[in-house]
Amino acid sequence: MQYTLNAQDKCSLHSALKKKGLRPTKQRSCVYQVILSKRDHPTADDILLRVRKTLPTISLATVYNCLETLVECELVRQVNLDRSSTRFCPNLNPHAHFKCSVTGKIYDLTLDHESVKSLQSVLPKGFQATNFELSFSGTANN
Amino acid sequence: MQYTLNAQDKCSLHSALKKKGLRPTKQRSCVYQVILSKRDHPTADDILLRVRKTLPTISLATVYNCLETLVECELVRQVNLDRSSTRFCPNLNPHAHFKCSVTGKIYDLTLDHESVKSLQSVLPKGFQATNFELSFSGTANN
DNA sequence: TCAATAATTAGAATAATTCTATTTATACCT
DNA sequence: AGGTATAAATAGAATTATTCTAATTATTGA
Repeated sequence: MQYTLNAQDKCSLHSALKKKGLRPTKQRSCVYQVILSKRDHPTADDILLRVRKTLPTISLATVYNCLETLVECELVRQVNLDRSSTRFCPNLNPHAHFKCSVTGKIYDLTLDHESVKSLQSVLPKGFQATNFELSFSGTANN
Repeated sequence: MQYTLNAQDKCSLHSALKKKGLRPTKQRSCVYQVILSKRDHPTADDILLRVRKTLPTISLATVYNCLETLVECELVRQVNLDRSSTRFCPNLNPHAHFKCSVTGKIYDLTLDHESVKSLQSVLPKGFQATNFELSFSGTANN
């Protein structure tokens, strides 16, 4: 498998970078492509291994830098479940996470408009949320 | 301020420990007392400093051990917001957390029965949650 | 009181992430 | 295209949070 962005993804990456005055680089493209192509919530280390198939000399620091940039550009979201390594996710729609304690697998749970509204309703007067994270752990028998 | 448990808290600590076949120690008491007396979601390091006012020679490893025990006994809950140090919280009722991005202050947001139910409703068939974490970040103008 | 075992301790080890200083790449100007 | 300013990538050191290890101390139950 080669990690090359398709035209559309390339375009959204470049325009998001430009909006922030940042430069497109092959490292950023490749990290983005890796995250898009296997939506399994990889850690920075996972991503390093996958990116190295295309860019064998990329360093872990660069992977961290690229990830930070992609998060800043709102192309990728950071997911912190328990204390383990930060994971990354290209799903930009409102969603929760579910971690199966048996398999370790992480699922995205789509949140419809209703659910998002009822989440917001737990905020008391005067609390303005710019972000939320909802995660579950338990067993998923699929 | 002296960190001494009142009779009731001491009793619940001792019975919770006994249930798990664990021994009561002054370190465990003191760590528990510290968490109960200032409900501000301290980190292990914060707790170390406070406990040392009463037990000046306690080590950080012991604080971690005690915290692990208290969490196991379900007397204290562990809170992971973003990537920073784990925080500890004696509020055992279902609640969410809100971190003010201006002041850094963390608030407990009580979840009524309705809210908990609507949270659970995002789980698809076959997903059984044993735990959830809901956290917000933004601004709280109190 | 004594032996068995659990808990505490100091310090080393580990894991994840960030920082630093140097090298390389990109973009802008001509 | 060519040269320069600046951003990004790199290797490796440093940092932070946490866990592990081996030795000492405390608690429990006979």
